[in-house]
Amino acid sequence: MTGTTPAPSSDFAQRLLAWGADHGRHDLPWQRERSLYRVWVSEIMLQQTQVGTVIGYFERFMQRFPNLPALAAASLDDVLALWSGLGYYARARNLHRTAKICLAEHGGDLPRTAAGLHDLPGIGESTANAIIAQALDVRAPILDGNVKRVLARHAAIDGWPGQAAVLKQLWREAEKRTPPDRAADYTQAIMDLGATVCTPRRPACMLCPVQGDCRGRLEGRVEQLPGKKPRRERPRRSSTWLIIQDDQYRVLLQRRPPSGIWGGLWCLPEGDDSHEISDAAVPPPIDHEFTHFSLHMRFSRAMSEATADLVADEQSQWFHPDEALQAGLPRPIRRVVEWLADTIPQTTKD
DNA sequence: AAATCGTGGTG
DNA sequence: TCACCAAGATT
Repeated sequence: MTGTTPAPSSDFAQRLLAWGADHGRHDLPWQRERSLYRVWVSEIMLQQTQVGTVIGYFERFMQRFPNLPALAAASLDDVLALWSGLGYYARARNLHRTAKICLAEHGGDLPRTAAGLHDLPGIGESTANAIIAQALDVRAPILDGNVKRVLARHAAIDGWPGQAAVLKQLWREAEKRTPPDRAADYTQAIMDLGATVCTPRRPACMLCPVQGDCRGRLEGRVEQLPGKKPRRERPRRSSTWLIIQDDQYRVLLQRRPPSGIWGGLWCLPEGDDSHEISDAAVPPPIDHEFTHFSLHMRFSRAMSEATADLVADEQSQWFHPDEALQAGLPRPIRRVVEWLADTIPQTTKD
């Protein structure tokens, strides 16, 4: 073979498959008892989320919603409760919508084709392909963050994958290299390689089964690939959140609108300092970091009489702190409610 | 095309 | 501490 001839894509796949058999992950919860339903839920949970974070959520979700009809029959509140803390809550809303659609239009089953899956809320091209590859062992290229990194390095593709032209090249590589058989094993192997060897920083190239013809490595710029997203500075915002409790220490929570940040979750009402009329203790402020902004959260006490408009809101509800902890709360609000639960006087707790 | 949408791990 | 980023989709 000459130095300018690229290795056959089948060889790339064969080396990954061999590596994956020895070093890949084979005992993840969604790899056991593989069904379309379980693989779908896992793929949605894993979007922009690391494996270690997902495992516990996945197990609890499957316990509560063991199949698609069970999920479709649930309330959105119940689904969000199990998603609470996992983030990107549109995923949970779309999961629920999709379950209902499948029950109404597909006899309670997920479609068994990539196109059919892609039509459903929350399932993009890569996720649709990942589902049929993993659950049905059907050949379908994927392009998640791990694969983008592996391919951008191995093929030395410059530029940030957020750019359409770069993404197109990566898809072409993904398509070209995906082998005709062993779709599930190959998909798992290339993701595992990206997660454990071809890592964003300090990749372990010496352990890599495709290091020999990795163009990024041969050109000495593995860590420069793929190109980084242009960085913008994160705005800092601050807001005040009202703690309104009744004489039983129940706290008033409001369901947030169905879209936007923390959509559909239960939150403290947002207020301002004008509502502050009680000198009861408040929890310490929380600095919460989102991807695109930082939020400084202050808390103040308000009496229900002074906030009749909030109490009367249809989207408002009183919760005992222990009940609230079972609901769909954003992470920082959960911390506040835990603080409230801990500050209830002993005499009222039995 | 560029913004939006969470949270936790990591160096 | 802080930037980066993870089994991305949607608008």
